[in-house]
Amino acid sequence: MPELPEVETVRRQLTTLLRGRHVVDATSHPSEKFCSALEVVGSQLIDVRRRGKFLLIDLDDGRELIIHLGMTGVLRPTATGTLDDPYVRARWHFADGAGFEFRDVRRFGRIAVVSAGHYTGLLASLGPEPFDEAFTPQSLYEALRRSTQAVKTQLLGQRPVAGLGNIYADEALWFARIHPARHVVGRPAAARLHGAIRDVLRAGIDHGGTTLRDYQTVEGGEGGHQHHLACYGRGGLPCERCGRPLSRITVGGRTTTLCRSCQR
DNA sequence: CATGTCGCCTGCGAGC
DNA sequence: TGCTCGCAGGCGACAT
Repeated sequence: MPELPEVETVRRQLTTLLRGRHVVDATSHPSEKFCSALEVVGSQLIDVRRRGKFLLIDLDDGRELIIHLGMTGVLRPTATGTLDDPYVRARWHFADGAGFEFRDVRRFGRIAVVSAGHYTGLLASLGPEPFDEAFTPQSLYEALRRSTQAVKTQLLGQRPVAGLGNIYADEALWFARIHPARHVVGRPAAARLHGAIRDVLRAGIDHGGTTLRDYQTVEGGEGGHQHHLACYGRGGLPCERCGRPLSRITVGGRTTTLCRSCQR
């Protein structure tokens, strides 16, 4: 489940692979989620950027190719001479025969082409980038105060800050000692959460992302952050802070792990 | 506008 | 062994 650290890891590797390349041909799965891939034919790929969990690939003609990896999306160079992979949803070819492809078993991912900056939906209303100076303890405090939803639900909604998913939301709330179902977050707690969000995302990026099931890098490797998780997926195991077993609950319909003792 | 619910997808592991 | 079922879960569409 690619979240910001995974998408950022992919972005960095993809940049090397794509920058300056000309797309001369493309194929795609017939679903309208993926068929926009064909619109890139004839364009040059200038740069790969990221906003939240979205990859934004600048084209030379004033457009952008937007790719969301969804749950199981993988971007990788197209290997020559391999058997047909039924889960490849889009494939882009360069003039020299190389290319790259989007593999997405569960088809939760999405591909779009828009004129530069003309975003719609979630991408248009995303909260600040976590490492941008616009993301501050104060901005987080004010964003969380605007809604009465549980703090974790708000974080997953991408408005207080962009890029968190279930894994890093649980991690950040554990480090900040905030109960995920809490509805009111005061200034001190918001400041702790702000720091924790940056810390867990930074660690995730430094480890190349978290590979639990499907996530893999452009180079076909795994991330390393799964060996550093303090909370997510550790229900029943002892809390690294207090030693009591971590609990599993549901918040906003999402499986959530927390320490009932440390997180209030 | 804010919030809640549903549907999208498929592989995997538990249980019978 | 072979089957069913629940689960993983980000996000868009839609209803209230």
